[in-house]
Amino acid sequence: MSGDNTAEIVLSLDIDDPALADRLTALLGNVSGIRLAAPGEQAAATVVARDPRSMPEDIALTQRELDVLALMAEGASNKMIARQLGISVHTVKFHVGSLLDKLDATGRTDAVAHAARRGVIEL
Amino acid sequence: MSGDNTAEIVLSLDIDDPALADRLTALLGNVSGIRLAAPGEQAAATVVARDPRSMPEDIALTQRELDVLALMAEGASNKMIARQLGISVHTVKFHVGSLLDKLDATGRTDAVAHAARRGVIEL
DNA sequence: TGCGAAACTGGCCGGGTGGCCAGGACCAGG
DNA sequence: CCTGGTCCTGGCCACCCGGCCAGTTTCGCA
Repeated sequence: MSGDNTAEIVLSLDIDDPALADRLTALLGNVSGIRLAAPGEQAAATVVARDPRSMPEDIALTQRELDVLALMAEGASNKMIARQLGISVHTVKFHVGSLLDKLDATGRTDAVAHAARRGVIEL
Repeated sequence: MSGDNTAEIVLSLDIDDPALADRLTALLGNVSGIRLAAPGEQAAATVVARDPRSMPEDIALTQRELDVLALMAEGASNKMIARQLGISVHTVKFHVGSLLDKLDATGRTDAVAHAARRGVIEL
């Protein structure tokens, strides 16, 4: 190990809500063993809280659409997706079409990006 | 406000390193005003620390490749990228080809996914 | 019992994509 | 001076993609 195991753990904050950020700063600042990171300092861990108001609701995707979406995110072609799921290429295109609709995407790349942004899939 | 401002802040942990997770659990568990989330419980904030060993180094992309990559992530076609950057479609395909190489991707969708995973771009 | 939603399949086709070939211009370093 | 890297362009071509048309089955719900 390179670090003394009694060393302080450096934490950085990444909080949208200013009030919550203040409270956490005050609370964590007094904990021995923990130190808040200076601006730009490399931290061992980060406390994050994204504003929940910015994701109104998740989109209603069918199970099959989620299957197709997951494989799309892996870079699979329609043919590969078809083989993987044991269905025809036409059916894959059908589901991809629905996905493009529901995600307002202009193509599969855009669809994956939108889905990732909305937390529908994890990259 | 809907919450009492003296209420405990619920924190969840998402730490790769088991040793660090243990230390944080011990330290944060004794802080009044903060409570650690039960498994599956909705938390006000999350403490994250991704394993740094899993990202050895970032990939060397040229400026032009980054330009193309950013537009790809927006779902732009080669033609749209060409117009946007004021270059020919052939040149765009050239850069896309380099991107596929450097990111070990099999297609533009895969390239965007890989780039996002490695933090090269932000979705 | 009918009716819609979801899943699945087919054909067709214009345009997009990616791989291959070839070339030229510019600039820093050996 | 010559080599190598980056950026740029062109043509060619097989394949893929997405949108359009059409149809089937199965399921739950009214």
